[in-house]
Amino acid sequence: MDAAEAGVARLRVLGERVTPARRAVLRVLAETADHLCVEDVLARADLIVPGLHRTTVYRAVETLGELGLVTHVHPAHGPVVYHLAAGLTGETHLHVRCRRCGAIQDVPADLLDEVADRLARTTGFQLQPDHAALTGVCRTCGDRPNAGTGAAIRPA
Amino acid sequence: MDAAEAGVARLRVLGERVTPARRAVLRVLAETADHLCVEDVLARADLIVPGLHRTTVYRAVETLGELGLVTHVHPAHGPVVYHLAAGLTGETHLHVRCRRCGAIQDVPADLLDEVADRLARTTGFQLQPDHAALTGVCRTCGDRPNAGTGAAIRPA
DNA sequence: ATGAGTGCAAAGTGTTTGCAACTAT
DNA sequence: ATAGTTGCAAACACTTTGCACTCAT
Repeated sequence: MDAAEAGVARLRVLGERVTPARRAVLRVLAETADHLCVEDVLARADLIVPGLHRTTVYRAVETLGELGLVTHVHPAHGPVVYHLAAGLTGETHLHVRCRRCGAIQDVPADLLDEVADRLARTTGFQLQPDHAALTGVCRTCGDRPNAGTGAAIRPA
Repeated sequence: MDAAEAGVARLRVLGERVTPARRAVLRVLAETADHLCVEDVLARADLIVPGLHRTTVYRAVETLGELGLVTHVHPAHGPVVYHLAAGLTGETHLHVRCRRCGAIQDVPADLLDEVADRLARTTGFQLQPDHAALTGVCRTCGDRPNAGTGAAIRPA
């Protein structure tokens, strides 16, 4: 059983409705390791469920999110991106986003563990390290210092 | 000489124009320790320069940003927020944002130093830790677990 | 005087909402 | 049968852009 099927099964267990739209969103997210924004999900899911509406995708990812099947990340710029939750993929990671090229990269899940500890002890703030991307400049863009001319996706 | 004046002086040195709008934006940012969004800056700057236009504030913070006088932070939700750059205030910090109440809190500038080091060594990614807020739940909101009912500014 | 800055209107993203029609249970 | 989902249109929040006018230099 692949991750999409597992998601559908989970919907059933939870007594939630299994609709073509939700199936399609799960399948799309299961078929890629990338982080997709609603627009991306729509483009791919529309191939499975032609005529699928953008609003429906927004609502599907929201519901699936509340049910713990899908996770979203806020990059510093541009639309929120989604992927399957760790419960379905068995994999966790954090995110960094390049200010120059806009690419989102996965980084080890434990990267901020110490920081989270320190924050909790000193300020009582409970860090959720995977919810927002860290930002900076990726190796590729950093290697050509005079970059930013033309190739950028969503510069910041 | 306060920070706003210092900013104006810096504009002169750089051969940039000193306009009422830019002056007002600098003054507003100098007069608070908070992080203000364009709307906030406009509301306060409009008291100094009545009729000031929202677009002008957007352009002022952009220019002042490019000149290194103003810094901006991307919270996970809502509008970008601005404050005077470290060069003018002599103070640096990072930001964390509460998912429940939306409040932005300052945290020590060196919080992510080790993480930045590790990232640079392992992936070549150059972290800019102050550019995006970390997210989680603040002490106040964490202390009342059944929160989220009514008081939230911009929940996430 | 001249070029940078401003105001305004308009458009551009990304996202949410209200409501009638539909469908999974 | 009926409550939850969907499609659509419209609104929303935030930001950018084009253009004519003004003002700091």
